[in-house]
Amino acid sequence: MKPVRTEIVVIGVRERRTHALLLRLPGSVWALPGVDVPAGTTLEAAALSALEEQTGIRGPHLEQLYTFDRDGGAGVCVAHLCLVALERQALAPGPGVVEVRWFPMDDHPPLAGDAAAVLEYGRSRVRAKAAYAPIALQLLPESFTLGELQVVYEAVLDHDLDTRNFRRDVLQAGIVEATGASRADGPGRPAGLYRSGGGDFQVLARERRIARAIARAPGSDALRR
Amino acid sequence: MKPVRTEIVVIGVRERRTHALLLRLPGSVWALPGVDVPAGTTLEAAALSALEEQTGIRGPHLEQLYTFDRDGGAGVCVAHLCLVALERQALAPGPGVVEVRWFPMDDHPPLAGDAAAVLEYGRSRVRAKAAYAPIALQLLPESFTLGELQVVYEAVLDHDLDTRNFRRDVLQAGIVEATGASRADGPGRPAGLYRSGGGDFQVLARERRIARAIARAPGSDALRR
DNA sequence: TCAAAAGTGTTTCTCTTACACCCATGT
DNA sequence: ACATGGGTGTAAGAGAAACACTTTTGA
Repeated sequence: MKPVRTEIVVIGVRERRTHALLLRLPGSVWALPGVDVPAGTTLEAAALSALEEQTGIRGPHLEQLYTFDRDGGAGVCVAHLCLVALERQALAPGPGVVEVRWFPMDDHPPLAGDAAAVLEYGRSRVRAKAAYAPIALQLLPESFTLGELQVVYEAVLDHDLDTRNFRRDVLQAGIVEATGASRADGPGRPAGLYRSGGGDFQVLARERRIARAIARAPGSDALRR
Repeated sequence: MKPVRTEIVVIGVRERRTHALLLRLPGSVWALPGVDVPAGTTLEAAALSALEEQTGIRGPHLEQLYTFDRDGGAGVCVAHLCLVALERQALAPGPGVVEVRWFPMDDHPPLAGDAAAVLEYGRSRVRAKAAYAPIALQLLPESFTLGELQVVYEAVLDHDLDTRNFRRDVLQAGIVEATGASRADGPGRPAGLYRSGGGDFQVLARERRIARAIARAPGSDALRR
């Protein structure tokens, strides 16, 4: 018998950079959202309810990341990954939570325990998944421009992509489809709006160019042991 | 507080097929090696010692696979993956273990609980890793022929590879290096022996052909949620 | 009229694939 | 001598990468 904890790495993109959601408890340094999992509760259920109570984020898709030993085997912590459309999330610090904030992934305050390692693991996973799963769609609201989609990829991969190649690829793959509407905010030609197209991402060999970007990206070794 | 268990999917290759190591306890059906992890013991340490005690396999490299809920959240089970050079492993059923045996991965007896799902998860992971990590080297003894290496890949990927392309790729990548020695067993020209070359596997884009084979392979969706 | 973002095709080159025969040994 | 596995190169096609200008709007 051991204490089983779960923590959640919540990732979003803002201003061309990936951000992580952190929270501060009274008298404590910054930490990841998380909770001890009671017996009789599943890991995912515990993670979802902790996330909602502590940060106000409801019903996202969670993916299990890794299970870490804590305190030399005294307990374990099951880390989860959660991708959200940052701009659309209203944050609501729960009872006992002093503050909830987004921090740029590589410019965050000191974290409690091994949380920094957990965070980095989450970032590596997102990068690796970008090659074969349409993760960027989880990081954007329901409708978005192709420019926004590209920015999300560039932030996640930390690598610039060629606009023409990118547009051709995502359209040919059927990853996105035009809604017909368009949006003008600020100067510049209004951009067409798109939504998830349900196209099979991995069918398109073209996206291997993103796999290459990943291979070149820093920190990609973490998942490749 | 919950019971934390660990189980190990041990995989090897024999006769051109992937095999898994299973064991039988008295009055029980076949199951994966595993143990309840005592407080104060790390997951990996518990898994390693259970593996040695129950099957006689010592000191292999373990990789964490996934953490499963057990009995609706009553406990958790942290699955590990272990790749071994099957032919070189002497099996020694530990105290209380009736039998330890290798079974072809897709022709195994009924298993206790969710072990079949855990096993399948392990197989998917091996396949996925084959694209970017030299896993085949773990599945072979220290020195081996290129023919043996190719057979291992074909078994793992469940897909035939072109001999000339395969040899060119692994040699160019520096994955293996010739020992200079050669080996003649049975009829046929003696094969040169190779050892791990420490070459950076992922540097070589060529190995994408294996990534494709994976994409075509059955069951590859499991890891792509 | 200018600044700012959106949108659009083609060419070159590299990588992938497919493919067939001779070599060295054991029986 | 024959059966068995080891070992070798090339050519054609597909995919990836690099590349610059026109369009439409707000200020």
